[in-house]
Amino acid sequence: MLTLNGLNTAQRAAVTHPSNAALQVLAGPGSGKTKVLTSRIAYLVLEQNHDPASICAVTFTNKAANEMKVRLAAIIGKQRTGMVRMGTFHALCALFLRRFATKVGLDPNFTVCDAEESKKIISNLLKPYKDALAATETTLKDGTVLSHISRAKAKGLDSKDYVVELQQKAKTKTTSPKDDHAADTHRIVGAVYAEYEKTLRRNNSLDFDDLLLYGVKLFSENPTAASWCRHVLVDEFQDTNITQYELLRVLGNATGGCVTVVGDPDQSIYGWRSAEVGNLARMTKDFPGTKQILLEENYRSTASILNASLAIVSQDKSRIDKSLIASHPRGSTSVLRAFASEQAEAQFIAVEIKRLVASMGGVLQYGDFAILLRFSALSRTIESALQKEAIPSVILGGHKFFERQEIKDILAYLQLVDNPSFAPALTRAINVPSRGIGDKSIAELIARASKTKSSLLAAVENIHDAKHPDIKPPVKSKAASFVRAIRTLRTLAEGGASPAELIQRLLGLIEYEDHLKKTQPDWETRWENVQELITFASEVSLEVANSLEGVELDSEVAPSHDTPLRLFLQASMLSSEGDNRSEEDNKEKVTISTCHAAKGLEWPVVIIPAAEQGTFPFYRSEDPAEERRLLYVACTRAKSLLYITHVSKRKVGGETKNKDISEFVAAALKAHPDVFTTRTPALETSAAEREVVAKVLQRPIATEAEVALRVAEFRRTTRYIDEHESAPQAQVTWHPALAARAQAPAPPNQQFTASFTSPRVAFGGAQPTMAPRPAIVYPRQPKPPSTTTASRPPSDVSNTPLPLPPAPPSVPESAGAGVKRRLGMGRGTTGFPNKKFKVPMMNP
DNA sequence: CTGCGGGCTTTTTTT
DNA sequence: AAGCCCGCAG
Repeated sequence: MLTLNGLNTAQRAAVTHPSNAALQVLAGPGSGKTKVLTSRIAYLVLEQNHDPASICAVTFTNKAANEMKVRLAAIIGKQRTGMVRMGTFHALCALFLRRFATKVGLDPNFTVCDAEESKKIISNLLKPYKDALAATETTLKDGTVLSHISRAKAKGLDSKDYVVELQQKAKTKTTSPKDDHAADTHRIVGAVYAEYEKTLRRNNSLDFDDLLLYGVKLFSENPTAASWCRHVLVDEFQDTNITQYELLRVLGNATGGCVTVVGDPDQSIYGWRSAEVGNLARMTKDFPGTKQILLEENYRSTASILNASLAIVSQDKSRIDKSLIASHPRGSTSVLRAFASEQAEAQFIAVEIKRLVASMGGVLQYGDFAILLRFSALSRTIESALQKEAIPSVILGGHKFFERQEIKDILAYLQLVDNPSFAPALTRAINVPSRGIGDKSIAELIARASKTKSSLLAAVENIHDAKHPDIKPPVKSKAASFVRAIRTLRTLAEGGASPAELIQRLLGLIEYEDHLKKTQPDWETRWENVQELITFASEVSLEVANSLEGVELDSEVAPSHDTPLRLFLQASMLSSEGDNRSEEDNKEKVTISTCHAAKGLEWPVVIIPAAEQGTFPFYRSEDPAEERRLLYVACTRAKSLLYITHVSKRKVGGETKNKDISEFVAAALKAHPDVFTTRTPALETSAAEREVVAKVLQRPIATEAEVALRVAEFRRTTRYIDEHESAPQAQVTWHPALAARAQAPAPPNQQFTASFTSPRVAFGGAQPTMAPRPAIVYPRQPKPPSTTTASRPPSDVSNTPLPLPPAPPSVPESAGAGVKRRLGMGRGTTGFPNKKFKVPMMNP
C-alpha cells in the first residue's frame, strides 16, 4: 500500500491524478518533483495495478535515471523497479531500435556515432566545398555545419525537408547581399546534410539525433513496438526538443493519453540544443484535458537564497510570474563579493570553504560545497587555489571520460569488431599504434573501398589477403598486425568472450601499454583510464545480468540482437560523465561543476564565481534570458549558503581584460538591494546562524567547544585569513549598482534572526497577500538505524522528516584537511571514480 | 609519405 | 588538453 504521508496537497494531487488523464506538473526548484515522479510511478504500480514493465520513465540524464531507480526501489522494491523502462530518450530509443532495427531499415548492430566522429565525417564532406567557400571569402567550420544539421534533426527535418525549408525562406525573404551569403552557406549545409545522412547509413551508424528520429519512425509506423507502453512519464520536460516531443506524442498516443510530464519553464537552459519550452503548451493542445498542477513550495533552500534567486530570474519580463514559497527560515544573507583578479577570487573561495568548515564545527565537510561555473575552462585557477589549500575536489562534467584518446582508441577496435561498416573506427584504429599508415594511405583505402563498393575494413582485409592488389603507398604488410588483431577479437567475441576480456586481449595484441609509454608523457594516468574502462566493461555485464533476472523477455515479438559487446559499446556511447559518481569517494571533496551539469542536484553551500559580463551572460550566447535562467538554476542548487563572486580583471585568452559585474546580478541588486551582502556569514560567532545552516540540512549542530577548537585550528593554519577578511573592497571597480553599498558599512548579516517563519517570496508582481506560514518543524531524531550508504544526498525532496544523515565524522585529524592531498587527485581520472559504476542502459 | 617535435591557439553549455 | 600548422628526418 502506498503511503502519501510525506506529500503536501499539490504533490498528492499530482501523484494520485487519474492515471488515464494527461498531467503536467510545473515544479519550481526544490519543490519535490523527483519525489512526485517516483511516488506517481509507485502509485501506478501499487494502486492502479500497472505492470511495471508497461511504464516508461524518461529522464534527462542517465544519472537522474539511476537516482530515480534507487528511490523507486525503496518504495516498490528492486525487482519491480528493474522492470520499469527508465532512461533518457536516447537510451530508450536505442533499446527498441536494436530490437526492431529491420522495421526501420537498420541493421541491429548499428554503432552510435558521437559528436566527434560526426564532426570528422562532416569535415571530410566539406572538403570539396573548400574552394567555393574560399572564393566567396566565407569560412564554414565543421562544427557550425554539424550544429545546423543537428538543429534540423531536432525539429524532425531530414535533409530534403531542410532544403525545402530553405527554399521557402528564400522566397519570402527580401534579398540583400547578406542574405545571399547566408543562403549560399545554407545551400552547402543542405548538400552536406544529405551526404552526411548517406554516410551514416553506409557506416551502419546513427548519431544522437538519429536515435530520436528513428525512434519516432519506429514507434509511429509500428504500433507493436509501442504496445507494451501504458504510461509515459517525462522529467525535465522544459528541456525537450521537438523530436523528443514527438516521441512523447507517439508513445502517449499508444497509451491513450496516459502521460505525466514534470518541468519548470524557469529552468529551461538547453535552448542552444534546440530544446523548446513551448512543448509545455504544445502538450496541452495535443492531449486535451491536460491537468496542470503547480508545485510552489520549496523545501531545499533558505528563504534568503530563494530571495536572491528570484531577484535574478524575475527580471525576465516575458516570464510568467510564479512564486516559490520557502519552507525554511531566512538564514544567512547571500554573499556577493568582488575581487581584483581571478587568483584573488579563487583564493577567497578556497579559504572561505575552510573557514566555513571550521566555523560549523564539523557539520559541513568538503563534500557539501559546490563551485558552479559557466564553463569548465574557468576551473583552472580555482583548482590550483584549492590545491594550494589542500582541499580535495572533483570535477563534474569536465573532460569526458569516453572522449579521451586512449578510451576512444580501444573503443574503435571494438566498434569495428561489432560493426565492420563503421569507417570512423577504422580510420582511428588502423594507425594506433603507429603502423605507418597515414592520411594518404587512408585516402587511397577509401578510394578502393568505394570502387569495390565494400566497407573500408573489407578493403583492408582484401588487400591483406591478397585478394585485391595493394595500393600506392603500400599498406599490405603494414596492416597485417591490425587485421590480425581485429580477426582475433572477432573470433573471441563470437565465442562469447566478455567485453572486459576482449579489451584485455586487445591490449596485448596491439601492445597498447608500450604504445602509451612511447607516445604519451602522462601515460600512467592514461593507462589507469584504460584499466577503468575494463572495470566499466565488467560492470555493464554485471548490470545486464542482474536486470535480466525476473524480466520476461518479449523475445517472440522481437528477438534481442544484443551481444555483451554491443551492450557495452552502447553503454559507453550513451553514458555521460555525471552518471558515474561514487558518493562515498566524494564526501570529502569539493565539487566543481558547470552550471548545466548541476541541474537537478543540490549542495549545502554553492559558490558561483565569475559572475561577470561576458561570462554571465556568456558573450556568444544568443539568448540572454536563458543565461539568466542558468544563473537562477545555479543559485537554486544551494540549501544553506550561497556565494556569488566576480572580478574586475580577468585573463581571457592571453590578455587581461577589465570586467564588469554581471548585468543579472547588478539588476537584481538594484531592484532588491537587500538580497546580497558583502559580509561573509559570521558563523563562528553566531550560534543562531549556525543553527539555521544545520537545520536546513537536518543535521545536528556542533557544540561551542567543537567550533572554538576548529576555528582556532583554522586561524593557526591558514594564513590568508586576516588578509581576506580585511580585503580592501574599494580597490575594485564596482558596478554603479554596487558602488553605493560598497561605501556604506555592510549591514550585519543577521536577518536570519528576524523570524523562523517563512515569508512568501515573490517578485515581479504584487507583494504577497498571503500570511506567512509557519515553518515546518523538524523533529530531532535519534541516529537512524544506519540508513547506510544507500544513496547520495537525494535531490529535490526533503519535505518529510527524514532520518538524520549519518552524523558527521567526529573530529577527523587536523580538520580532515591534509588527508587526501594527492596532488591534483589524478588529473587523468577526473570525475570518473572506478567504484560503483552505474550503467546507462534501459532494462531489457 | 610518414612521423615527430615544437609552437601556437583555442575552448559554452551536452545526449 | 588537444587540435592545428610548420619544418625536418627517415
